Amino acid sequence: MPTQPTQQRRERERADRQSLIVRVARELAEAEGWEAVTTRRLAERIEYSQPVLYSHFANRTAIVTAVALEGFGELTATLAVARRSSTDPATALAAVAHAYVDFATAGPALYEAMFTLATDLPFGPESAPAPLQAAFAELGNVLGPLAAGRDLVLFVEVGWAALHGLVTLARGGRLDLAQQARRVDLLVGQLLALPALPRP
Amino acid sequence: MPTQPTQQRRERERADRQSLIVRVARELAEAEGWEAVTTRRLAERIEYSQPVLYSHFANRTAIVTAVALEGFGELTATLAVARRSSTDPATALAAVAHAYVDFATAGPALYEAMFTLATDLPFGPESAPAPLQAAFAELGNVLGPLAAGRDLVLFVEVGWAALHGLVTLARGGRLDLAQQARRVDLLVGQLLALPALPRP
DNA sequence: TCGGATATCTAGCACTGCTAGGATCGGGCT
DNA sequence: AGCCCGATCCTAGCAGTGCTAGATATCCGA
Repeated sequence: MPTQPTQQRRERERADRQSLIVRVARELAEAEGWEAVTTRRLAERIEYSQPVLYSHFANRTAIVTAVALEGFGELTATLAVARRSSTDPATALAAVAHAYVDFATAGPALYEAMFTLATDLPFGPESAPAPLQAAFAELGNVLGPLAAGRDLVLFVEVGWAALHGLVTLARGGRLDLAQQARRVDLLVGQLLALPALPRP
Repeated sequence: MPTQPTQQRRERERADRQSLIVRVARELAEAEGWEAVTTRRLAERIEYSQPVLYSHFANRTAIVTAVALEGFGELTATLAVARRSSTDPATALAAVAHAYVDFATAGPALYEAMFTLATDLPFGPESAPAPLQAAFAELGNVLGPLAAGRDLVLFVEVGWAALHGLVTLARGGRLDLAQQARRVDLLVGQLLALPALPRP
């Protein structure tokens, strides 16, 4: 038997409302910080009552996670564009590194949702959701040609961590934002350098 | 006129109680996480009522900040010991890097207070409190001999950020802890390598 | 022993995430 | 056409949060 058209309409409206919740949560977080994204304020902005939120998401954290997942998709796309901006591996790395930091700076709340909050996302190489694995793979794509004998996974992780550290320290006011581009350049230079021979 | 002995005793008791608050807050955070450090639980453990906390600290954040300041002192001492473990700059750097990561892993809540929470601490090169500047200077001490023409401040900041990134990603489950030592070794190798010539 | 300052607690406010129970509304069947 | 049932939604409330005003107790010095 075919699905009823009214049921189709309801499901569509439901999906619309779900994405509305995610969009409003993200906007509110970007405007006033995640601590301002309370279930009451969120409910008010979507013009529904609080319990409606819980018919879409298990809890507040699940909403943050939904925003984070959106972010992983966008980050992957952004990094892919930067990587393809040059065929020279070194130049491509520089472009990707700057793109990563710029992405985090442009949407601090989004980046926070992805990497600081939303700790319920599985991060293992097997269990992580696809958008997250894709973002990580994009870093591997640009660092792979430069690994030069180093363990690629570890190399990617260290490069990622360095970028992540620059981002988080800058966001908390620990680092002066004006110098951030120079730091990225310095980091890229270090990643391009051939590793010193391991000491015996 | 000399200060009254009873007044001296009271001030001493007050100071004792203040350090008791900080110690209990730290223990509770390390045992159950910072979100479990509520003013009620804290008051209960020190066997006083809630308002007593506010006669010592302006708000909850100030308590976190006090714990963080303790941490900066301890981190500085830990890094100094590691740095003096070898006269070879490269070996000293490796020792300091591992000491940094081990410090964060041993006391995750303490590290979190220092670098993730407690955002009310001024971090500028002038305004930052002394223990914080000392910790930063310790990194400069070990990286200075290796700067080799690079901007020392930027070099230190990038090295610090890389370590900080490894720590925070590992704490959130983003990185496998078992490989952390190898990542630190890889990072140290990259920091020791001479930088590639800047592209024209 | 008493007065007064000092120290402390009780009770409460406005807010948080989350949920149980009742009201309301609309579609499908007789 | 009329009814009924199921889905949808909201009101009201719970336990907990950071923080504070006002009342209470305590202790010291005269």
